Amino acid sequence: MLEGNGMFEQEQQAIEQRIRSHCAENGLPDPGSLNWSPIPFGGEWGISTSFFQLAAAHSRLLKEQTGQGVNVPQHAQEIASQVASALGAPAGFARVEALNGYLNLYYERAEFVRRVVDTILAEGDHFGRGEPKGERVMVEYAQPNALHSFHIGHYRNTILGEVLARLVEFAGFETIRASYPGDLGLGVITVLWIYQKFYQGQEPAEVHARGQWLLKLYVEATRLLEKKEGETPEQTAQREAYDAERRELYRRWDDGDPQVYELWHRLREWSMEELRDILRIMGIKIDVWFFESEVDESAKAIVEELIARGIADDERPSGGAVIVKIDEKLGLTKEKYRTNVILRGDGTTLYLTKDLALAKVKFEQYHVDRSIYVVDVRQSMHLQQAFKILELWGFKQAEKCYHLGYGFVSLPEGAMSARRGRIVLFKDVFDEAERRVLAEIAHKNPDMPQDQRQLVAQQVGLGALAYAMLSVDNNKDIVFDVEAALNFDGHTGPYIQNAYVRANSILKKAGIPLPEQAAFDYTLSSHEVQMIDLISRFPGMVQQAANEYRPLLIATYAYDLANTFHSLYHAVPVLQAETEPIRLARLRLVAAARQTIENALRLLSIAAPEVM
RNA sequence: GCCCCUGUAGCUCAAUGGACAGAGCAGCAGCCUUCUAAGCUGUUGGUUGUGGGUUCGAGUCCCGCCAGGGGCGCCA
Repeated sequence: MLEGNGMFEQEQQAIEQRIRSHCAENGLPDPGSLNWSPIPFGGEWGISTSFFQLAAAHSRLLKEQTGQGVNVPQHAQEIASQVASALGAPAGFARVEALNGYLNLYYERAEFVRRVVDTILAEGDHFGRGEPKGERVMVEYAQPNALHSFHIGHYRNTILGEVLARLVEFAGFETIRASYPGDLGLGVITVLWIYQKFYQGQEPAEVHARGQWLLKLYVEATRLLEKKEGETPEQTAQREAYDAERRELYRRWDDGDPQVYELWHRLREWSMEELRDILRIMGIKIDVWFFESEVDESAKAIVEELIARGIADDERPSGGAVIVKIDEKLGLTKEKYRTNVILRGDGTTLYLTKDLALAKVKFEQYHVDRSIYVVDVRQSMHLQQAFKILELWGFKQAEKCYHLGYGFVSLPEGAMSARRGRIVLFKDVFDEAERRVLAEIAHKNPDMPQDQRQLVAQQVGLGALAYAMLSVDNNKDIVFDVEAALNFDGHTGPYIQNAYVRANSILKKAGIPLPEQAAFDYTLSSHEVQMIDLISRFPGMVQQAANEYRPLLIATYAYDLANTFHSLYHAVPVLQAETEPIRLARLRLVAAARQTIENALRLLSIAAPEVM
C-alpha cells in the first residue's frame, strides 16, 4: 500500500537514522521529526527536508553557551552540506544535494517509476485507498426542506456532502450517509393550506413537475398571506381570514388529525420522489433517512431531563419558554454561545430541540464515533449551541460532532428568493447542461453513436456542474453564474474527463493487451517525470483531504493530474514511440495515469466517460 | 454591542510557516494530414485590504484598523 512517502519508506527511514547520528556525532541538537516534502523543481523529483529549524535551535544553544549565535540560513546550508557528504550515495537514491539550507534526495528514476506504475496497476480501483481505521463516521447532508424544490444551493450541499463521504470512506473510515429532510413547520403547513383550499385533487404527472409545483404553490400562498402596503380593508380581512385558516390547519396537524396527516404525507412524498430522482441522477445512495417529525417526541423528553437537571430554565409559568443560558452554564463571562430557546411556550419543539435528539440517535443507535454535519455556515451558531448543550447535558460524544459549514450560493442578481421567483433549480441547470453537451458532441464528435450521446451528455454535464461547486473552498460563498458553471474549457470538470478519455483512446488504439511489465530505464522526458510524481502522491492527498474535510484538495489535484496528462499527451508520443520497449513502458504509464484520474474523479463524484 | 467568515492578477479562484505567490477566464501570438483541438505552446498581468508584532523565514500565526458578507430567545 502506497501512503504518503511510503513507497520509499525503508530508504527514507535509513536516511533519517543517519541524519540523527550525524547530528549526535557533531554536537548538533536532535532534529526532531524531519518534515519531508516533495522536491518542488519541475523536471526532477525526490524528497526534501530543510535544516532551518535545526540551525535556529543550534544557534540558540550556542548563544546560551558562548553568548554568540550564528547566521541561521547560512548555518542551515552548512548542516545540509555536511549531511549530504556524510550520506554519500544512499541506497534507492540517485543523487544527494544541499541547496539553500535544504537537503534534496533525488530518486533512482527507473526504480521509482517501476514501483509507482506497478503499484497503481496492481491496485486498480483501490489505488489510494487508506488502511481501515476502525472508526465509524456519519456524514449528514442532502437535507432540503420538504415541499420546496431542489435548487442549486441544495445541490452544493449535496455534492459537498457526498464527496466528503466518499473521501472519508476511501481514506479508510466506515461511513454512513444520512439525510435529514425538514418536513415540519409553518412553511410546510402553508403549502398544505393552499393546496387544500384551491388545488385539491390536482397533481402534475411528471415527478419533477410535481415537486416544482409545490414550490410554486408556496410562492403563491406566501403572496396571499403576506401583508402588503396600502391594502384595502377588504384585502386585510381576506388575508387575515386566510392566515386564520392556516393556523387552524397547523393546530389540526399538531393534534394528529388523520385527514391532515394523509395530505401531509402525500405531498411530502411528492417532494421525496423528486429528491430521490435527483439523488439517482447524482449517483447518491443515502443509507439513513431521518425526518424531523420522527425525533419530535424524544426531543421533548430531553427537554424535561434538561429542566430536571437544572440545565434548562422553564420560564413558561411566567409566560415565557424553556431556555438554556449556555454561556452562564458554561461559566463564560463574555457572550459567545448566548441563550437559546429549546421549547416554545406552547410546548412544541424547535429545530434546536430536534438536533439534540438526533445527535443522541446517531451515537446511541448507529454507534458512530464521529458525526459530521454538512450544513450552511449561517447555521453555525445554531449547531455550536446544540453541541454545547449536549456537552452541558454530559453527552461526551459532543466533542465528536463537527460542523462542516459552507458558504451560501447566490445569483448574480442577488440572494436566491423563492418568493420573488428568483431561484435556480438544479433540474433546470442539469437539463441545460445536457443540451449544451449534446450540441458540443454534435459539433466535435459527430461520429459518436446516437445511443451513447445521452449518457455522455449526462456525465459531462454533471461533471461540469460538480466541479464548479467543488473547485471553490467550502467556506467561501459562490455566486452561481450558469455560463461559468457550464463552461467546458480550462479549469473545469470536462477538462479532467477529457484527459481520461484521451488516455483511454491511446490504450484502445494500441490494439494489444496492456503489457504485464515494462522497464523505465530509458531517458524520461520531464513530462513523464511530472506525471509519475503526481500519481505517486494520490494516496497522501486522499489522507490529507479526508483529515481536513476538504474536497477542494482532491478537486485541485485532479485538475493537476489532467493538466499534466494533457501536456504529456501533446509532447510525448506513445504509440509512435522511438522503440518497442519505450512504447510498452509508456503504455503502462498512460494506464497508470488513467487509473489515477479515474479514482480521483470517482472521489469527486464525477463520471469517467469512455468517450466524449 | 457581541460572535463567525472573507479580502491574493481586470474577473473567478489556488497556495502542510519554507525555495522565484500559481491556475483558469478575459487579452495577445502561434499549433489540427501525427494517440480526440472539450487540447497544447508562448506572452501580458501582483506593494497578497492596511499598520504593527512573533519568527532564520509570514499570503499563512498574534494584535489593531478598513471594507464586504453572515449570525445573535419561542424560523428552519
